[in-house]
Amino acid sequence: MSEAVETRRARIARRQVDKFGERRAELAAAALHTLAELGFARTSLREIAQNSEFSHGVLHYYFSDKADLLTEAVRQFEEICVTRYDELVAAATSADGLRTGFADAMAATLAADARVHRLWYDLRNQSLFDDSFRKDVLELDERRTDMIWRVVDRYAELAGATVTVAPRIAYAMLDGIFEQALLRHLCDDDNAVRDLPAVVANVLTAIIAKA
Amino acid sequence: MSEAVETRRARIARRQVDKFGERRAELAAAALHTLAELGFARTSLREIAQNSEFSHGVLHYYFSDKADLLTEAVRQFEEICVTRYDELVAAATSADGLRTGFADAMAATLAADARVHRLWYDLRNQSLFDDSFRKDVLELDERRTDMIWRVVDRYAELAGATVTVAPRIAYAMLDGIFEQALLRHLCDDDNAVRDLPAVVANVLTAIIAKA
Amino acid sequence: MSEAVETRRARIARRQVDKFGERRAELAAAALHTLAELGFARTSLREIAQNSEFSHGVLHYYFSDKADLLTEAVRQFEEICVTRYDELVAAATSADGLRTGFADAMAATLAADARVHRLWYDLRNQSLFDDSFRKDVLELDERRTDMIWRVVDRYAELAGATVTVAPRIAYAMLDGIFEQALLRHLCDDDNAVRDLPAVVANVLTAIIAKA
Amino acid sequence: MSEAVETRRARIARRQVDKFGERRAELAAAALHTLAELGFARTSLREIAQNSEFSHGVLHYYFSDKADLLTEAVRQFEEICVTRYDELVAAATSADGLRTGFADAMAATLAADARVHRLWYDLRNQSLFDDSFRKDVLELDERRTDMIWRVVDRYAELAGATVTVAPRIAYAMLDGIFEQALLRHLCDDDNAVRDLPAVVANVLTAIIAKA
DNA sequence: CATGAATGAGCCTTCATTCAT
DNA sequence: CATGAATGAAGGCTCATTCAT
Repeated sequence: MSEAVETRRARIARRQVDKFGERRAELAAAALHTLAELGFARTSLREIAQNSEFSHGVLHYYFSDKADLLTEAVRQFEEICVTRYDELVAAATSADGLRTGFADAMAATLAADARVHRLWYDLRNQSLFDDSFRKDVLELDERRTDMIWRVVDRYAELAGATVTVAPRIAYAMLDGIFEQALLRHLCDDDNAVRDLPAVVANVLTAIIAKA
Repeated sequence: MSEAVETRRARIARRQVDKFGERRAELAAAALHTLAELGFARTSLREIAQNSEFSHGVLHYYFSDKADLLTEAVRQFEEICVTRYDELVAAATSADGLRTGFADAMAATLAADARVHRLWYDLRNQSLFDDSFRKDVLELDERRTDMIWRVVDRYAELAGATVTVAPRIAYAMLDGIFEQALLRHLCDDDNAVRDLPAVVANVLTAIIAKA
Repeated sequence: MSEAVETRRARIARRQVDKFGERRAELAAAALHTLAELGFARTSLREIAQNSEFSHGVLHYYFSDKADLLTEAVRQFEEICVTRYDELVAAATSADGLRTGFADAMAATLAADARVHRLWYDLRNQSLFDDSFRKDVLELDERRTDMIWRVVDRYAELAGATVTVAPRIAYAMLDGIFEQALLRHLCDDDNAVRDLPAVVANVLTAIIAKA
Repeated sequence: MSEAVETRRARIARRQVDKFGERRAELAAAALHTLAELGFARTSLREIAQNSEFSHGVLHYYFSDKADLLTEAVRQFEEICVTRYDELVAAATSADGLRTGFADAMAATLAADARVHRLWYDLRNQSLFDDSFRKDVLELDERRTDMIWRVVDRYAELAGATVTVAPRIAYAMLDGIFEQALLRHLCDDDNAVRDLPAVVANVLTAIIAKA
């Protein structure tokens, strides 16, 4: 087999993979809305297909099963989320500014993306009962932890202080805060979004100490 | 119709109601185990019935639907949980003692009751998607908030300090911590139970300030 | 619990079991025709249900799965078959008479029950590929072996001779003969039924030897 | 149009046909393994394609349907099988030698080719339910009959005896024996292979008679 | 009251087949 | 010729729910 052929085959194979991945992403994106609306358990693949321009057969063609689709959908959403605050961190010039910016951003995504956020919690909840989800959930949780830590760590630095809790603790606390706010927001409690900034600021203040 | 008869009827009716309630409690208790094992979505009424000494027909008689049963089951469990730390609070004589006792108790129930705790989170997760669970979840969350506050508030008092966060924040933070620990514990991470006391103590310390 | 109650419960339980078994038998009998017409692989439970007076749900209620239904159906048919020749054996007064009677009876069932016989071979064929069928197939094959041996053994006795092959060999040979005849009969070869008696008689003669 | 062109076209056409046939053979050979492993009903064209170096689209190009492929695959295998014992017959110098050689060869192929043998029985079983297989099955069975007859006939000749059963009967009997042995062998019964030689010898002895 | 037989909608998944590239 | 993306019918199975006993 000549080198030229080898190369050509490899190029085709790569392109295939890309196309496959693109289609997966496309389908996952299409599935995201339906999943976020009904939750994993109540959403059928047929329903997802009907809300998209594809047949339900194609979902099975691109995903090994329903769980695979859910994971991919959430992963895709989180892919964007976990860098959500990075610009804030990069642009921050004062502790107060970062704290406020971060707190406001959290409230903003709570208001804007509530339905998709609950899908993440749905996935994590599945993992409490089903082994097969755990690997992905743990991985995503780690990335979320890092995301939060980048904020908290920089915040302390700007404040000339140190964080008094470990990254995982900081994440767990803020995640707990967000989850509660999400619940209240979905229960049509308008205070949820309004109060969140102050609460988050409160937490940030509580977990640093002047050096 | 004589008064005596009226009274007797009422007595019977009351007894009936009591019996009805007792039966519900009995069935909910029997369901708890199966629900905790499989989660709400994966548990069928048949499965619950098979793991109990009842027929599945009777479940439909005493509960309007699956959701009704789940709520009753978790409510029953929480009835115990929401007072879990009260004795600790009553017996505490020092801040350090309460902090350690509370942290250890949390780790203990994490290890002992993991499967039922995840059922609570499952219920709360359901409520993110399903209206019908929300009222109960909100109520339970409030009682859990109170429970946590009794600990935190007393801890600060013993330490001659004040809590720097509101009750709901304290609860949300500690619940976030516990949820993470539960996930890791269910993932067979032995560190989850071992590390929890220190983490909880860390959080408690972080949210009080000397007066 | 009083003895009376115990007894009553046991009686009810037994009656339940009987009713359950009866329904299974009823459903298996109803399924037999459809299965015999299309074969295991091509027959869907829905189709079976449609050809009966039941819903397809009830099939799942009484049978753990499709294989269970097939096995039960065949087993029920064979239950009758394996005694098919016993009256002949009991009534036989001469070797020639038994031989002729047996050979004719085989041809008769070939003509009358061809479609159901092929279902037995279908089941046995499944067992070549699927473990889960093997236990039942082996058991049924053993009973068929015994059935044949009762004939062959008695035939030799009446002829004042001994059988020169073991029971299993006698069965395997005659089964091979029958299977071939069945194939030809189903291929609309009229000779199949007509020739079978002579062939069977031929085989019987070949496997005994004067003492 | 010149003769030369005509000829050239014909040559190309012939070559095409050959290539077509070759390709079919190649694909059938690749399919054989998967079919033998899973059986006709459980094997999908996708599975066959995945276990080969071909796409599943090409299977549809070269075969009209699954049945066509199965028949081609088994026919290919049988091409070898139907002459399996011919060398034995040609080389045989004594009745005992041929009998032993044949019996041993049968046991050997039972042990070595069990999975492909069951595919043959699977095909024959299909033909009990499906017309479309019958022509091929009948033809193959005839060739198998001839193959067995060449052995049996020669064996009788060497023994100075005559066969007491017709060719078809001899084949049906030995095939029944082999089918039973195959079942037991696939059930992990080690005796199946070990006992077969004696059984086959037994049968051969039983169906000849000194002239 | 309690049972469990029966229903049938709905789910996930498989697969032969078609067809644009 | 060959590929593999896409389709959609069909299948086995689950399950909440109904209802006669």
